[in-house]
Amino acid sequence: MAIDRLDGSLIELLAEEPRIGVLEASRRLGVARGTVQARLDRLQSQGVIRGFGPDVDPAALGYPVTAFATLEIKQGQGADVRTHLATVPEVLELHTTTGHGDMLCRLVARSNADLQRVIDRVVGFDGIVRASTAIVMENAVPLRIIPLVKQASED
Amino acid sequence: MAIDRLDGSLIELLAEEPRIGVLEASRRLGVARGTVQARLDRLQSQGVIRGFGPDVDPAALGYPVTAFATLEIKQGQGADVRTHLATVPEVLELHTTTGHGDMLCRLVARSNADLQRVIDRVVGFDGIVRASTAIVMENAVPLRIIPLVKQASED
DNA sequence: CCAGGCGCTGTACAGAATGCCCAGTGGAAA
DNA sequence: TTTCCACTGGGCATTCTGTACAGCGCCTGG
Repeated sequence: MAIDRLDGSLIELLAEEPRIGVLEASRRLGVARGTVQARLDRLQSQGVIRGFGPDVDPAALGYPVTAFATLEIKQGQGADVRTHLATVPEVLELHTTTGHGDMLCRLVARSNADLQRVIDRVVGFDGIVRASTAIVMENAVPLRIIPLVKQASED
Repeated sequence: MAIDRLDGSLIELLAEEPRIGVLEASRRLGVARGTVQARLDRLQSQGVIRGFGPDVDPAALGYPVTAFATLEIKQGQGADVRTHLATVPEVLELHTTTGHGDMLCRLVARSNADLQRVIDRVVGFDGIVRASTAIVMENAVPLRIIPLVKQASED
Protein backbone atom coordinates (compact mmCIF):
# COMPACT_ATOMS: atom_id res chain seq x y z
CA MET A 1 0.00 0.00 0.00
CA ALA A 2 2.44 2.61 1.18
CA ILE A 3 5.92 3.22 -0.08
CA ASP A 4 9.18 2.22 1.52
CA ARG A 5 12.53 3.96 1.70
CA LEU A 6 13.72 2.62 -1.63
CA ASP A 7 10.61 3.91 -3.34
CA GLY A 8 11.13 7.25 -1.64
CA SER A 9 14.75 7.49 -2.71
CA LEU A 10 13.83 6.53 -6.22
CA ILE A 11 11.20 9.26 -6.45
CA GLU A 12 13.59 11.81 -5.01
CA LEU A 13 16.24 10.80 -7.47
CA LEU A 14 13.87 11.05 -10.39
CA ALA A 15 12.66 14.43 -9.17
CA GLU A 16 16.19 15.78 -9.03
CA GLU A 17 17.43 14.33 -12.28
CA PRO A 18 14.52 13.28 -14.45
CA ARG A 19 16.64 12.52 -17.47
CA ILE A 20 18.48 9.59 -15.96
CA GLY A 21 17.25 6.20 -17.02
CA VAL A 22 16.50 3.05 -15.12
CA LEU A 23 20.05 1.80 -15.42
CA GLU A 24 21.66 4.94 -14.06
CA ALA A 25 19.09 5.11 -11.26
CA SER A 26 19.92 1.55 -10.24
CA ARG A 27 23.59 2.48 -10.07
CA ARG A 28 22.92 5.52 -7.91
CA LEU A 29 20.68 3.60 -5.55
CA GLY A 30 23.00 0.62 -5.39
CA VAL A 31 20.42 -1.94 -6.41
CA ALA A 32 19.90 -4.13 -9.45
CA ARG A 33 18.34 -2.68 -12.54
CA GLY A 34 15.49 -5.14 -12.41
CA THR A 35 14.60 -3.91 -8.95
CA VAL A 36 14.33 -0.31 -10.05
CA GLN A 37 12.29 -1.41 -13.03
CA ALA A 38 9.93 -3.41 -10.84
CA ARG A 39 9.56 -0.57 -8.34
CA LEU A 40 8.83 1.93 -11.06
CA ASP A 41 6.23 -0.34 -12.63
CA ARG A 42 4.58 -0.82 -9.28
CA LEU A 43 4.59 2.87 -8.39
CA GLN A 44 2.99 3.70 -11.69
CA SER A 45 0.38 0.97 -11.62
CA GLN A 46 -0.50 1.93 -8.04
CA GLY A 47 -0.96 5.49 -9.18
CA VAL A 48 1.66 6.92 -6.87
CA ILE A 49 3.48 8.21 -9.94
CA ARG A 50 0.94 9.48 -12.42
CA GLY A 51 3.45 10.16 -15.13
CA PHE A 52 6.40 12.20 -16.21
CA GLY A 53 4.78 15.04 -18.03
CA PRO A 54 6.79 18.12 -18.89
CA ASP A 55 6.73 20.75 -16.18
CA VAL A 56 5.80 23.90 -18.07
CA ASP A 57 6.35 27.35 -16.60
CA PRO A 58 3.42 29.66 -17.40
CA ALA A 59 5.65 32.69 -16.85
CA ALA A 60 8.01 31.57 -19.61
CA LEU A 61 4.98 31.17 -21.83
CA GLY A 62 4.10 34.81 -21.34
CA TYR A 63 1.76 34.47 -18.38
CA PRO A 64 3.72 35.81 -15.42
CA VAL A 65 0.70 36.80 -13.30
CA THR A 66 -0.93 34.21 -11.06
CA ALA A 67 -4.06 34.72 -9.01
CA PHE A 68 -6.50 32.72 -6.94
CA ALA A 69 -10.18 33.44 -7.23
CA THR A 70 -12.84 32.35 -4.77
CA LEU A 71 -16.16 31.97 -6.51
CA GLU A 72 -19.56 31.90 -4.94
CA ILE A 73 -21.86 29.66 -6.93
CA LYS A 74 -25.60 29.76 -7.29
CA GLN A 75 -27.24 26.63 -5.91
CA GLY A 76 -27.35 23.83 -8.41
CA GLN A 77 -25.17 25.59 -10.95
CA GLY A 78 -21.99 23.77 -9.99
CA ALA A 79 -21.79 21.52 -13.00
CA ASP A 80 -22.42 24.35 -15.44
CA VAL A 81 -19.78 26.50 -13.83
CA ARG A 82 -17.27 23.69 -14.00
CA THR A 83 -17.98 23.22 -17.68
CA HIS A 84 -17.67 26.92 -18.29
CA LEU A 85 -14.37 27.30 -16.47
CA ALA A 86 -12.91 24.25 -18.16
CA THR A 87 -13.13 26.14 -21.45
CA VAL A 88 -10.97 29.00 -20.20
CA PRO A 89 -7.30 28.24 -20.86
CA GLU A 90 -6.14 30.64 -18.17
CA VAL A 91 -7.92 28.56 -15.54
CA LEU A 92 -5.19 26.16 -14.53
CA GLU A 93 -6.99 24.46 -11.70
CA LEU A 94 -10.42 24.40 -10.12
CA HIS A 95 -11.57 23.02 -6.81
CA THR A 96 -14.93 22.69 -5.17
CA THR A 97 -14.50 23.49 -1.51
CA THR A 98 -16.47 23.38 1.67
CA GLY A 99 -18.57 26.41 2.30
CA HIS A 100 -21.56 27.90 0.58
CA GLY A 101 -21.27 26.58 -2.95
CA ASP A 102 -17.76 27.89 -3.14
CA MET A 103 -15.06 27.16 -5.61
CA LEU A 104 -11.43 28.10 -5.71
CA CYS A 105 -9.55 28.46 -8.94
CA ARG A 106 -6.04 29.27 -10.01
CA LEU A 107 -5.67 31.76 -12.82
CA VAL A 108 -2.81 33.10 -14.86
CA ALA A 109 -2.64 36.19 -17.05
CA ARG A 110 -0.25 38.10 -19.27
CA SER A 111 -0.29 41.16 -17.02
CA ASN A 112 -2.31 42.74 -14.28
CA ALA A 113 -4.38 44.44 -16.92
CA ASP A 114 -4.88 41.15 -18.71
CA LEU A 115 -5.97 39.60 -15.46
CA GLN A 116 -9.02 41.82 -15.60
CA ARG A 117 -9.94 40.29 -18.94
CA VAL A 118 -9.49 36.79 -17.57
CA ILE A 119 -11.58 37.50 -14.51
CA ASP A 120 -14.31 39.04 -16.61
CA ARG A 121 -14.38 35.93 -18.69
CA VAL A 122 -14.44 33.71 -15.64
CA VAL A 123 -17.20 35.51 -13.80
CA GLY A 124 -19.14 36.40 -16.92
CA PHE A 125 -21.37 33.44 -16.35
CA ASP A 126 -24.77 33.17 -14.85
CA GLY A 127 -24.08 30.65 -12.15
CA ILE A 128 -21.43 32.78 -10.50
CA VAL A 129 -22.75 35.16 -7.87
CA ARG A 130 -19.57 36.73 -6.66
CA ALA A 131 -15.82 36.42 -7.00
CA SER A 132 -12.97 37.63 -4.88
CA THR A 133 -9.48 37.53 -6.25
CA ALA A 134 -6.09 37.41 -4.60
CA ILE A 135 -3.10 38.16 -6.79
CA VAL A 136 0.03 36.19 -6.07
CA MET A 137 2.96 38.43 -5.29
CA GLU A 138 5.51 35.80 -4.44
CA ASN A 139 5.52 32.06 -4.72
CA ALA A 140 7.24 31.49 -1.41
CA VAL A 141 7.08 27.70 -1.66
CA PRO A 142 6.74 26.37 -5.19
CA LEU A 143 4.60 23.28 -5.59
CA ARG A 144 6.61 20.49 -4.08
CA ILE A 145 6.11 16.89 -3.15
CA ILE A 146 9.47 15.59 -2.01
CA PRO A 147 9.09 16.43 1.68
CA LEU A 148 5.81 14.55 1.69
CA VAL A 149 7.36 11.61 -0.09
CA LYS A 150 10.11 11.49 2.51
CA GLN A 151 7.56 11.60 5.28
CA ALA A 152 5.49 8.86 3.70
CA SER A 153 8.46 6.62 3.00
CA GLU A 154 9.58 6.64 6.62
CA ASP A 155 6.63 4.70 7.98
CA MET B 1 10.69 34.46 -27.24
CA ALA B 2 7.33 32.78 -27.49
CA ILE B 3 6.64 29.29 -28.72
CA ASP B 4 5.37 28.29 -32.13
CA ARG B 5 3.00 25.57 -33.20
CA LEU B 6 5.67 22.92 -33.43
CA ASP B 7 6.76 23.67 -29.87
CA GLY B 8 3.16 23.51 -28.78
CA SER B 9 2.54 20.19 -30.47
CA LEU B 10 5.71 18.80 -29.00
CA ILE B 11 4.71 19.79 -25.48
CA GLU B 12 1.24 18.35 -25.96
CA LEU B 13 2.68 15.14 -27.24
CA LEU B 14 5.08 14.84 -24.32
CA ALA B 15 2.27 15.60 -21.91
CA GLU B 16 0.12 12.83 -23.34
CA GLU B 17 2.80 10.22 -23.67
CA PRO B 18 5.79 11.12 -21.59
CA ARG B 19 7.52 7.84 -22.15
CA ILE B 20 8.14 8.31 -25.84
CA GLY B 21 11.61 9.41 -26.80
CA VAL B 22 12.93 12.02 -29.14
CA LEU B 23 12.93 9.65 -32.08
CA GLU B 24 9.34 8.56 -31.67
CA ALA B 25 8.26 12.15 -31.12
CA SER B 26 9.91 13.19 -34.38
CA ARG B 27 8.02 10.45 -36.19
CA ARG B 28 4.70 11.51 -34.73
CA LEU B 29 5.29 15.16 -35.54
CA GLY B 30 6.60 14.42 -39.01
CA VAL B 31 9.87 16.26 -38.59
CA ALA B 32 13.49 15.24 -38.37
CA ARG B 33 14.88 13.94 -35.15
CA GLY B 34 17.45 16.72 -34.95
CA THR B 35 14.66 19.27 -35.06
CA VAL B 36 12.88 17.77 -32.09
CA GLN B 37 16.14 17.58 -30.23
CA ALA B 38 16.92 21.21 -30.96
CA ARG B 39 13.43 22.34 -29.96
CA LEU B 40 13.57 20.44 -26.72
CA ASP B 41 16.95 21.87 -25.86
CA ARG B 42 15.71 25.35 -26.56
CA LEU B 43 12.51 24.93 -24.57
CA GLN B 44 14.46 23.71 -21.62
CA SER B 45 17.17 26.36 -21.74
CA GLN B 46 14.50 29.03 -22.10
CA GLY B 47 12.81 27.68 -19.01
CA VAL B 48 9.53 26.92 -20.74
CA ILE B 49 10.00 23.30 -19.76
CA ARG B 50 11.42 23.16 -16.27
CA GLY B 51 11.86 19.44 -16.25
CA PHE B 52 10.20 16.08 -16.36
CA GLY B 53 9.83 15.29 -12.73
CA PRO B 54 7.58 12.44 -11.65
CA ASP B 55 4.02 13.53 -11.05
CA VAL B 56 3.26 12.12 -7.62
CA ASP B 57 -0.28 11.74 -6.36
CA PRO B 58 -0.53 12.68 -2.66
CA ALA B 59 -3.71 10.61 -2.34
CA ALA B 60 -1.86 7.46 -3.36
CA LEU B 61 0.74 8.31 -0.77
CA GLY B 62 -1.88 8.24 1.94
CA TYR B 63 -2.83 11.91 1.93
CA PRO B 64 -6.26 12.05 0.29
CA VAL B 65 -7.40 15.29 1.92
CA THR B 66 -6.48 18.61 0.34
CA ALA B 67 -7.22 22.03 1.77
CA PHE B 68 -6.40 25.63 1.14
CA ALA B 69 -5.63 27.88 4.07
CA THR B 70 -5.62 31.65 4.00
CA LEU B 71 -3.27 33.01 6.61
CA GLU B 72 -3.20 36.47 8.05
CA ILE B 73 0.35 37.45 8.91
CA LYS B 74 1.61 39.87 11.51
CA GLN B 75 3.43 42.80 9.94
CA GLY B 76 7.08 42.06 9.28
CA GLN B 77 6.78 38.38 10.08
CA GLY B 78 6.52 37.22 6.50
CA ALA B 79 9.99 35.77 6.19
CA ASP B 80 9.71 33.86 9.45
CA VAL B 81 6.37 32.40 8.48
CA ARG B 82 7.73 31.27 5.13
CA THR B 83 10.62 29.56 6.85
CA HIS B 84 8.27 27.91 9.30
CA LEU B 85 5.88 26.63 6.68
CA ALA B 86 8.68 25.35 4.49
CA THR B 87 9.50 22.85 7.23
CA VAL B 88 6.02 21.33 7.20
CA PRO B 89 5.89 18.48 4.65
CA GLU B 90 2.12 18.74 4.35
CA VAL B 91 2.46 22.27 3.00
CA LEU B 92 2.73 21.65 -0.70
CA GLU B 93 2.66 25.20 -1.86
CA LEU B 94 2.73 28.69 -0.37
CA HIS B 95 1.93 32.02 -1.96
CA THR B 96 2.14 35.56 -0.72
CA THR B 97 -0.89 37.39 -2.03
CA THR B 98 -2.23 40.89 -2.21
CA GLY B 99 -4.18 41.93 0.82
CA HIS B 100 -3.24 42.61 4.40
CA GLY B 101 -0.15 40.45 4.89
CA ASP B 102 -2.01 37.46 3.59
CA MET B 103 -0.74 34.14 2.43
CA LEU B 104 -2.42 31.23 0.77
CA CYS B 105 -1.19 27.70 1.19
CA ARG B 106 -2.13 24.28 -0.06
CA LEU B 107 -2.20 21.52 2.50
CA VAL B 108 -2.72 17.80 2.43
CA ALA B 109 -3.57 15.44 5.26
CA ARG B 110 -4.23 11.76 5.92
CA SER B 111 -7.82 12.41 6.96
CA ASN B 112 -10.09 15.17 8.09
CA ALA B 113 -9.00 14.47 11.64
CA ASP B 114 -5.37 14.58 10.58
CA LEU B 115 -6.01 17.90 8.89
CA GLN B 116 -6.59 19.35 12.32
CA ARG B 117 -3.12 18.28 13.34
CA VAL B 118 -1.62 19.81 10.21
CA ILE B 119 -3.46 23.08 10.69
CA ASP B 120 -2.41 23.24 14.31
CA ARG B 121 1.15 22.81 13.23
CA VAL B 122 0.81 25.43 10.53
CA VAL B 123 -0.82 28.09 12.68
CA GLY B 124 1.12 27.20 15.80
CA PHE B 125 3.52 29.99 15.06
CA ASP B 126 3.77 33.47 16.42
CA GLY B 127 3.64 35.42 13.19
CA ILE B 128 0.28 34.01 12.18
CA VAL B 129 -2.69 35.97 13.42
CA ARG B 130 -5.55 34.02 11.93
CA ALA B 131 -6.22 31.22 9.49
CA SER B 132 -9.27 30.21 7.54
CA THR B 133 -9.37 26.86 5.84
CA ALA B 134 -11.34 25.56 2.91
CA ILE B 135 -11.37 21.82 2.43
CA VAL B 136 -11.35 20.58 -1.13
CA MET B 137 -14.31 18.37 -1.91
CA GLU B 138 -13.74 17.83 -5.58
CA ASN B 139 -10.90 18.68 -7.88
CA ALA B 140 -13.11 19.74 -10.76
CA VAL B 141 -10.21 20.75 -13.00
CA PRO B 142 -6.91 19.10 -12.12
CA LEU B 143 -3.83 21.21 -12.58
CA ARG B 144 -3.39 21.55 -16.31
CA ILE B 145 -1.26 23.49 -18.70
CA ILE B 146 -2.07 22.19 -22.16
CA PRO B 147 -4.90 24.61 -22.96
CA LEU B 148 -2.58 27.47 -22.09
CA VAL B 149 0.18 26.01 -24.21
CA LYS B 150 -2.20 25.77 -27.14
CA GLN B 151 -3.26 29.34 -26.63
CA ALA B 152 0.33 30.54 -26.42
CA SER B 153 1.47 28.60 -29.45
CA GLU B 154 -1.17 30.14 -31.68
CA ASP B 155 0.23 33.64 -31.63
C1' DC C 1 10.70 -28.04 10.59
C1' DC C 2 9.95 -27.67 5.75
C1' DA C 3 8.01 -26.03 1.36
C1' DG C 4 6.44 -22.19 -1.29
C1' DG C 5 6.12 -17.70 -2.49
C1' DC C 6 8.36 -13.37 -3.06
C1' DG C 7 11.63 -9.90 -3.97
C1' DC C 8 16.36 -8.91 -5.15
C1' DT C 9 20.71 -10.03 -7.63
C1' DG C 10 23.57 -10.72 -11.57
C1' DT C 11 23.84 -11.96 -16.15
C1' DA C 12 22.67 -12.28 -21.02
C1' DC C 13 21.02 -10.82 -25.61
C1' DA C 14 18.65 -8.57 -29.44
C1' DG C 15 16.58 -4.48 -30.73
C1' DA C 16 16.19 0.31 -30.33
C1' DA C 17 17.35 4.97 -28.99
C1' DT C 18 20.77 8.48 -27.96
C1' DG C 19 24.43 11.81 -28.67
C1' DC C 20 27.04 13.60 -32.15
C1' DC C 21 28.53 14.80 -36.67
C1' DC C 22 28.00 16.45 -41.44
C1' DA C 23 26.54 17.80 -46.23
C1' DG C 24 22.68 19.64 -48.63
C1' DT C 25 18.45 22.58 -49.17
C1' DG C 26 15.15 26.30 -48.90
C1' DG C 27 13.48 30.58 -47.11
C1' DA C 28 14.18 35.03 -44.95
C1' DA C 29 16.87 38.86 -43.80
C1' DA C 30 20.63 42.09 -44.91
C1' DT D 1 22.68 38.60 -54.38
C1' DT D 2 24.82 36.85 -50.47
C1' DT D 3 24.60 35.33 -45.85
C1' DC D 4 22.47 33.21 -42.18
C1' DC D 5 19.65 29.91 -40.03
C1' DA D 6 16.62 26.13 -39.31
C1' DC D 7 15.42 21.83 -41.02
C1' DT D 8 16.41 17.45 -43.49
C1' DG D 9 18.25 12.93 -44.00
C1' DG D 10 21.93 10.06 -43.37
C1' DG D 11 25.62 7.65 -40.71
C1' DC D 12 28.24 5.92 -36.61
C1' DA D 13 29.64 4.25 -32.04
C1' DT D 14 27.85 3.87 -27.62
C1' DT D 15 24.38 3.13 -24.43
C1' DC D 16 19.95 1.86 -22.70
C1' DT D 17 15.67 -0.86 -22.81
C1' DG D 18 12.73 -4.83 -22.60
C1' DT D 19 12.83 -9.30 -21.46
C1' DA D 20 14.30 -13.57 -19.74
C1' DC D 21 16.41 -16.81 -16.46
C1' DA D 22 18.89 -19.11 -12.56
C1' DG D 23 20.29 -18.48 -7.85
C1' DC D 24 19.62 -16.84 -3.12
C1' DG D 25 17.98 -15.07 1.32
C1' DC D 26 13.70 -14.18 3.98
C1' DC D 27 9.24 -14.66 5.62
C1' DT D 28 4.97 -17.26 6.24
C1' DG D 29 1.74 -20.94 6.46
C1' DG D 30 1.22 -25.69 6.96
